[in-house]
Amino acid sequence: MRFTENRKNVLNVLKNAKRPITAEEIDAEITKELDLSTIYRALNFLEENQFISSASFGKNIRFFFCEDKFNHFLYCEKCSKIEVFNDCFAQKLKKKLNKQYNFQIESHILYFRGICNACKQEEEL
Amino acid sequence: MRFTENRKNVLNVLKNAKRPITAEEIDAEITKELDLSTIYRALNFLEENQFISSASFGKNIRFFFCEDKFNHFLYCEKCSKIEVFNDCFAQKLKKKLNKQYNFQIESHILYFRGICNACKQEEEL
DNA sequence: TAAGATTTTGCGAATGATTTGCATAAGGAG
DNA sequence: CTCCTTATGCAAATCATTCGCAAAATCTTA
Repeated sequence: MRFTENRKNVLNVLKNAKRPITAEEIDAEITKELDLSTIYRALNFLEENQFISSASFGKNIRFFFCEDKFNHFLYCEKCSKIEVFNDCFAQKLKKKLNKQYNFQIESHILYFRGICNACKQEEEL
Repeated sequence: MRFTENRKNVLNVLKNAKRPITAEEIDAEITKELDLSTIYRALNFLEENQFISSASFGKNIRFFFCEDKFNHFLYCEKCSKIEVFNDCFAQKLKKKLNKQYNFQIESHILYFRGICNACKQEEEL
């Protein structure tokens, strides 16, 4: 298991991202031309080793992200963009669930689905 | 927009499911032989009209579910099974987010990732 | 209840994101 | 430097999901 330049680059892109992004967006961010398969392999590597996570909601758009940065999403159903917010109370619940279900919790995602401000305004025209 | 027999069947399977399930599991549940494309069309129909939702985490396994029943998951990374729990405090946060981000929230999912009890015991052998 | 219009279905083929096989290149150990 | 292991690029394969089209089902309204 080697932490190669490519893998570091992919991770850095995710660390610097302002919101969860797709594999292609990651590819576009990286200056050095990388094959998409290499990017996917890096992403799988990073996810297996718990550096990053991925998820998709409704539409089949898979978003990758660093969980320590973003685990609270506002996902717009219209434009498929993701906003991020910070408040969270899930930590409290975590301990309880650990005991109650005997489930070893690694991390969490709190995800709200709806229509974002921009799309709402567009609708009103 | 017709609420056909097929669509009702798909919805019923999801209403009766004990946890979020995949398109193929739905197919297997339905007695009448339905083409998978029909099932997917039904699922899309139901999702567009807000009867159901879908999401996937990490691995590309898309789970469908009735949001009013299941929106709190414990997802096992090893066996990819989903358990469901009930406690939630996200409702409180909802109003706050609605105002703060001017984001019209339709629903939410709170998702915990980790290792389930069964898999943990297996690991210990 | 028949005729026409509209929507849904099954089937097979297409799509698109992700994965894989394989030969080559790069990195680490001694 | 040499050997061994792991990572990469490329092209081809895979898999879930979608699409096009003709046939079937449903709804309208006369």
